Amino acid sequence: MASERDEEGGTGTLGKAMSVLEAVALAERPMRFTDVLAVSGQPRGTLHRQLSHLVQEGLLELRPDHAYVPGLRLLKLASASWARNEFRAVAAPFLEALHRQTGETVHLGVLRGREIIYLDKVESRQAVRMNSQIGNASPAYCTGVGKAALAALDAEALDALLSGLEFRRFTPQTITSRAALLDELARIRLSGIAFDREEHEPGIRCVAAPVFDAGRALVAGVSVTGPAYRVGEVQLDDWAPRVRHAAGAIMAELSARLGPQR
Amino acid sequence: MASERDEEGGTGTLGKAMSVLEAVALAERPMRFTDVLAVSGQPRGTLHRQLSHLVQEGLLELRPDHAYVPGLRLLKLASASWARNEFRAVAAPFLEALHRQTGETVHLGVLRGREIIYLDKVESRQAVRMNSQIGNASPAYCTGVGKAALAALDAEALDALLSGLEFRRFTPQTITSRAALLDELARIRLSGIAFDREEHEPGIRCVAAPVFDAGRALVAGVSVTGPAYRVGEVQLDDWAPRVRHAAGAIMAELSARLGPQR
DNA sequence: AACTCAGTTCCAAATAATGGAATTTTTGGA
DNA sequence: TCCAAAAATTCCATTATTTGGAACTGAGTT
Repeated sequence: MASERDEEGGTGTLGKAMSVLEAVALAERPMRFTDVLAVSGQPRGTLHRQLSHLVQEGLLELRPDHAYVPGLRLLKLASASWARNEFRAVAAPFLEALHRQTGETVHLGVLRGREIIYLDKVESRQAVRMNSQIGNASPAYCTGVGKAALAALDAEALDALLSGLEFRRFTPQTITSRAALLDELARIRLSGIAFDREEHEPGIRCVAAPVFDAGRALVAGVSVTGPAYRVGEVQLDDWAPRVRHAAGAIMAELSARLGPQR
Repeated sequence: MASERDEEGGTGTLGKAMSVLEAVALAERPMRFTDVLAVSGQPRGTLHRQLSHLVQEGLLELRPDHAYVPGLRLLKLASASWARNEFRAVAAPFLEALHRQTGETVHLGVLRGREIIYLDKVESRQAVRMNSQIGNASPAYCTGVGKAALAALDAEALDALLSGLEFRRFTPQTITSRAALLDELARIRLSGIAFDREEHEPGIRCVAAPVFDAGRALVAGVSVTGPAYRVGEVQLDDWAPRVRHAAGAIMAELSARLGPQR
């Protein structure tokens, strides 16, 4: 039994709570009770209690005007998550080197499901702040790091991810078919380099290379990104070897630092 | 009834899950099952299921060597929490102005219970990265922003916070008695300025001013911080009016931007 | 081979979550 | 200011999930 019931948001009570939390936290604007009710599809009473619990736990905040906004406890947890991420720590010096070599923005992103989550970013100008990009998620199929990461997956895992994937067209260049994506991934596997020529955001180009570690079940990517007016084909080709080299160096350091054994 | 039962980690299943999550996420080093068992005080079976759920939800990650580490979903949630925080957004330009005026590190922290949670930080040198400080929590009674925030509380709220508060001595200058803290808060209320002369970390001094908004139930503080060798009494006194001014400007902007009404 | 310790699975009993409907509060229009 | 409609909150018998002691597995040791 229960063949088609369990799909997402499934871990008993916790799963439901998290799915409500995410709905509220990732919404563009503050949501009131009824807004949440509409997207959550849960009965009034149930949802109300779930929200109350989330508020009591400090994961959400209930403003005086009845709007639910993300709570501060999330920040506390995330700073730990970021500061203690070993992969990020290992990669950091290589990202900085890559930034010095290119002068453009460098990203580190890991694959999580069909999304890329940005773990780190090195950028020149701009005041020092938690970058809004860090922690952000983008679809894997239309970003440089995303495609690089997908190319590092084995056939089985890739197939699982791709089944049922819906392609959304972000720009005229976005890849919107499974066949085209598979072609692109084959090309990336051969060259070890993924390009993003304004496929996700108009005016933004990037070069990326895969970083993976089977032993740690880690699939990620590094990239150098810049505005199209500054970054032409020549520039992309010039950066490609440097990005590939950085990716290789990170992988080498990973196995050296975190043990070639276990 | 239920007089001494409910205290912390109390919101049914969610509360227990969060308390386990926090124990793992805020630990210094990765914890294995038995380590968590020791601190959580829960039965084996129960804890095992809770951890499994947290892993399934992506809040924790279970490494191949059986160590639990914070998961990536936390980052995703936190970036939303940070990016969408209206108070932070309103204060940001004033923090930057304060940084330009002083050349030293500027903090914005809000009071949550007995702790100060740092919401933002502006700092000069140092590569651009999510600052480890953001999202960090420190005890309120021994930090500049913390004392400033406490001074903005009314007698009743302050009393509730102080009852049962344990003073930990971080440095020889740390305030370690309720009476001394109340004296200090009275002084802060008069002058509108809180100093931290190496009370929390040796070699670190700071000037802070309270930022609060009764309508929004917001109690916070802004500060300028620097190393003792560069920051003497003269410097502190010189910055004090600027910090107080920035705090005032933030409060004014708050009521202007987010509505003088509700 | 026997032992130990860490991790995992099992299942009847206990507990917390559910959800439909009633109640209270807020909103905004007359 | 008052009233009606909408939104938010509370209630509680039913139902589903969590609980936790104990038994099991398996890797590493003596």
